[in-house]
Amino acid sequence: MELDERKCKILQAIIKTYLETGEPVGSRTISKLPDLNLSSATIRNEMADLEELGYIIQPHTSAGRIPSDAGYRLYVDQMMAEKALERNDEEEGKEKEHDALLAKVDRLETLLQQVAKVLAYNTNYATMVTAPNYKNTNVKFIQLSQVDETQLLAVIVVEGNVIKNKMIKVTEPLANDELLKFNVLLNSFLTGLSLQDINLELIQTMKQQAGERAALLEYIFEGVMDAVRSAEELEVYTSGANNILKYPELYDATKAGALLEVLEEKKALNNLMESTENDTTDNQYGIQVYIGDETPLKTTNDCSIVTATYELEEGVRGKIGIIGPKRMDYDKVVTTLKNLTNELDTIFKNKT
Amino acid sequence: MELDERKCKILQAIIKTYLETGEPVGSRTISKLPDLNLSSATIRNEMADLEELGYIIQPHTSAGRIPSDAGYRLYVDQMMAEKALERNDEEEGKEKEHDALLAKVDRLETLLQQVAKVLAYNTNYATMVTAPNYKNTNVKFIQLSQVDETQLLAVIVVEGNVIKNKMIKVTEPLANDELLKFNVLLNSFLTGLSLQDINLELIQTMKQQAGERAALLEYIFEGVMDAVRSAEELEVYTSGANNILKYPELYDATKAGALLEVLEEKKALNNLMESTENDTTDNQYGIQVYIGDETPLKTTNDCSIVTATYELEEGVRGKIGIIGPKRMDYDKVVTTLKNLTNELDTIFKNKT
DNA sequence: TGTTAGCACTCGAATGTATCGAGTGCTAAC
DNA sequence: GTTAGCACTCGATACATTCGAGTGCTAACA
Repeated sequence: MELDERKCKILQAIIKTYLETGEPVGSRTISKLPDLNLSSATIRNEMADLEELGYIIQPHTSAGRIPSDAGYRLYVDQMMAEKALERNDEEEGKEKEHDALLAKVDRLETLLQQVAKVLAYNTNYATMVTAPNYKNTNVKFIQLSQVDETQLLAVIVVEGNVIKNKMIKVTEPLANDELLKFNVLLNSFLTGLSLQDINLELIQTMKQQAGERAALLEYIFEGVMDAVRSAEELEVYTSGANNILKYPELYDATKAGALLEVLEEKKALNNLMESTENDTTDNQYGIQVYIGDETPLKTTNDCSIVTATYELEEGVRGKIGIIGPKRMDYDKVVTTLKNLTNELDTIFKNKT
Repeated sequence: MELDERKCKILQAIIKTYLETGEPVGSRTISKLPDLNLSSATIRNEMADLEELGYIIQPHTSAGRIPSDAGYRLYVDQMMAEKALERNDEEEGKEKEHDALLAKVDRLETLLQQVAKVLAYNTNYATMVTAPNYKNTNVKFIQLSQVDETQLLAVIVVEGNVIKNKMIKVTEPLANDELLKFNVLLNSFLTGLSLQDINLELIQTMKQQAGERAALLEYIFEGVMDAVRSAEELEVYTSGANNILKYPELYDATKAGALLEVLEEKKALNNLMESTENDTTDNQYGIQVYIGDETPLKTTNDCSIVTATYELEEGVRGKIGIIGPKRMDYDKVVTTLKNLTNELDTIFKNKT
């Protein structure tokens, strides 16, 4: 049995109404739609076929049908295909105000937090935004300075203008020229290098150059390395966790609880986001839709995740994701994500 | 009618069993307790009195009694008074493992996040930890350096070793001696001052000293001020939001949703924590218990908040708080909070 | 005077029963 | 191939009944 056009239309109608109502849809409901003029009996026959094909499910005899994961998949794929065609007429206007809202935030972290918030507000789902990951954290600049008698401050700027710093305790203040010497040494040896490039050999050579202060240099160097490593912990910003409770199908102590836990566990969440494919070739915004079991979540298969990729600068990317019930307004979510990544792009471009 | 000792004991028994079971307690349940040997009828009489006094409530006729806010209040006050007496025998052992867990975290933010997590895990309530607030953010040290052709980096260390930084865009690189001059200028004018101390007059004098580079100085100065102001946004770390769903009395779309929103709204949360009294005189850890309406939460009066104050260094304090249902294991919560603040104290003391 | 046994009463929770209706599958006619 | 018709299913709803925990009150008792 193949999926002819009429079946396809019916399936689409079923899914659409289910997305709206959240309740199983019966044959009569579909037959009354102005779209296709068929009696409920005919629809019933087609529905039986669609069920056999695995696109819809009957929760129990004498109930309507609800989409299966496969059904959702088909629906989303079709939607995405359509969107790819009508790419030209980007909607504006509605989201305009956020432009203003977002543009004036200048710290990246607050901006991203804000993005998560706006997205949650617009979609009524839970959202998460990962900070862009600077894969190759090349050191760009190092500055060592004496803050007071016993404390040095190491400031390291790495590729992408990420600033890291670390206080280093010393037993006695360094002489001015010594500080200068260390600064020169650190900069000349480390600038341009990334974490992986820094090896024992390099450290040895550096220590040689430091002469009798080799021990101190090593100590300071350790501090610097600490700082460079530190912000490896990638940030994730979440918002709208309360939205989860708005959907009856997730409103359940274990399901909702598990989701909340996921949203809280930043590290796992980051992995989750990273584990989504990073494919910007097939569609402009790298939008990916994961339905039910396709989701990297093991704890529940009752929700869907949609992610988009934004680009801070060439090659430096982060992700925006929303997580909600399988019965999600995919269309709206995808458009909103597109608009938002669009806005982010323009903001970032104007910045540089 | 006064509250004699017997009434008091009965009230205590009612509250205790209610805390355990979560269901209205009847007279028979109490009469069967080995503590006081009274028939259910007598208990009933006393209960009627207690209700009249406002300490307990009857959800409906022919149901047992549950504590009112006033009842909880009395219970907590008594418990706190008892605890104040037996302050000596600090329990150890059980929490020992966290000592290890917490001690090896060296960044303050991760430590506090960890604290929130441990507390949530131990108590099964939602938790929040505010970063210590450095009331007087005196500038301690300023360093301006040239990162590349068009970017300056301003690093400011304020009291309490909080480091703030900001990239400043310039059109052309500054000469070395010019940079030095700015550094000296900024340091000599601003060190020791706090945000409030910096006024227009000061800026004028500074500009005069800058001579023909006054415009540039002002521009840079703005950047520096930006950075100083920036981290005014105090951080709050939360954990265990999912625990909220574990209590039937809060398990309700609107109530739980509202709480989740509160936990997410860091800024409001911080105010909430700050608004709690800061009184370390009456008990060692500044533990405060807010029950129902006493809570600063306007959205719901179905929960209680317990906060404790920890001290990073003399005068630099933050708060640890837990939020849960009114039917909360106050005893356990208070002990856990005490232990935790204790641990924090020792950790901080060893650090300095 | 305080305590207790006894009893009628209340009312939510639990259980059982009947009904309703949306929806189905199937058959036969168009 | 489509549709009308019909018997059938089964969750949801409504309603009645029962059950029992718990109460308040009264009267007897120490």
